Amino acid sequence: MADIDEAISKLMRGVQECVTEEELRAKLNASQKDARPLRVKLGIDATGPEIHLGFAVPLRKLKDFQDQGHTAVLIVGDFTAMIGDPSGQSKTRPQLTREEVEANVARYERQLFRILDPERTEIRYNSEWSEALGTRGVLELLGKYTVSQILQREDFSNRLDAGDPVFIHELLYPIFQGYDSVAVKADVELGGYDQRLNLIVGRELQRSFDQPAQVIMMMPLLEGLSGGAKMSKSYNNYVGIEEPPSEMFGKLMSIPDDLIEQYFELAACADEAKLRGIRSRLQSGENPRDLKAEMARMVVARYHLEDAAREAEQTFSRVFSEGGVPEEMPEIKVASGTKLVDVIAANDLASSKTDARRLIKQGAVSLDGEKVEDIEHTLFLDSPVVLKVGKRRFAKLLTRDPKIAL
RNA sequence: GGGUAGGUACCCAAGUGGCCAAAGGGGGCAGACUGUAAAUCUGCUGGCGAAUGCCUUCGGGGGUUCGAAUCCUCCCCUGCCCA
Repeated sequence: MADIDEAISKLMRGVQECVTEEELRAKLNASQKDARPLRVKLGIDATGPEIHLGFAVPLRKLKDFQDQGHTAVLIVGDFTAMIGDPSGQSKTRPQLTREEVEANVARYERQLFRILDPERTEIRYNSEWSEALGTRGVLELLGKYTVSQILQREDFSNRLDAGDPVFIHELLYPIFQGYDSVAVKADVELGGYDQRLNLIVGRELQRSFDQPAQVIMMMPLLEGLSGGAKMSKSYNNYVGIEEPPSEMFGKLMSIPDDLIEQYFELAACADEAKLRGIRSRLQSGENPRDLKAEMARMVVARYHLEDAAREAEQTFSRVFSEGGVPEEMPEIKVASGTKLVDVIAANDLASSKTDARRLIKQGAVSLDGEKVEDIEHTLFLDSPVVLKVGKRRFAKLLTRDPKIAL
């Protein structure tokens, strides 16, 4: 049974909490004996089309299971997305339309398979069984859980205490998510630590449907780029796994120093030895910037190529440390006589012309390194010019009309 | 069903007839400083305009008034208490 021990230690690596390890062992044993892969569930809330580094944490754990021959069962929460997961939320989430959910799901798969093995992956939509429940089925399901069980959740009770509205459909979210486990007969369910109650509901519902309860494994939450809150689309503090290398690198460099270790562990997947090294280097007073760069390089290399990571780093140091410009940037063709503010606003370098004027007034706009002072600045280009707006937004301006006499 | 307190910009929140595009805080953006970060300081933070200016915005619709976030009226929504 030595290989089971090894399997477990691999699977338990980086897990914040597992309920329970003994059950996991039993399931692994049974799986081996009957040559039946475990069904490992992970839910996706398709409220946005992008997978970010935070969600990649449980996804990678799922891959660990796949590597041992088990089946990944991904639940696209197209039904529950219409409720909106209230986990950790301080307010009611907007409900998505069917069309929005479908559009998001379409973009998901390609991203998933950057991490997962498609051969051992099953993707299911929870509308498949949730909608089939019917009113009668829903009532039966709801009869298995009590209000106070659900209200144990801190986010609900906080909102209640604060006098904020909590809608009934929100209370049902954990139950529907738990029912997914019943529907797909999950052996194991993964999730972030904030999913704890939802995962436990799954266990209990399976029991009441006379199924063996799933083992649940919770992964630590990766903090967002500015620290504090967890990485999440709704806080816009995330790095998408499909972002271009230099974008990724830049975002990763902007994290506060005290997240360095966490990012090494959860985003760059450094092993224990590496982490020890990082800790001692931090203590020894090594410039945290260099450690961050190392972390960023590791992360970029994970989702792109090694070369791309190196290149991203070079671009970064050229742009920031040396005040230079990146090698590649979007090109914008402008006709002579166009106002600079129009160019800025029309190309998303600022949110409006008024905003563009504000930026110019603040000295945030330059052309080929020359600060622009005049908010009325009009462009007459005879050669390409590099436009810089703020710290990180660049564009190359080209003439639209081939020859313009001065 | 009755009572009562509310609905203000990205969020919280002040404002109860003109001085309100709307205090303050948070967040965000920009500048300085740095290590690119944090902290700190400064500025900006509805849109269009070069600008005196104009347009849109205080839950929604009507109305009163020279003038409404503020008053009246109807409607919608939320909290709390009672039933």
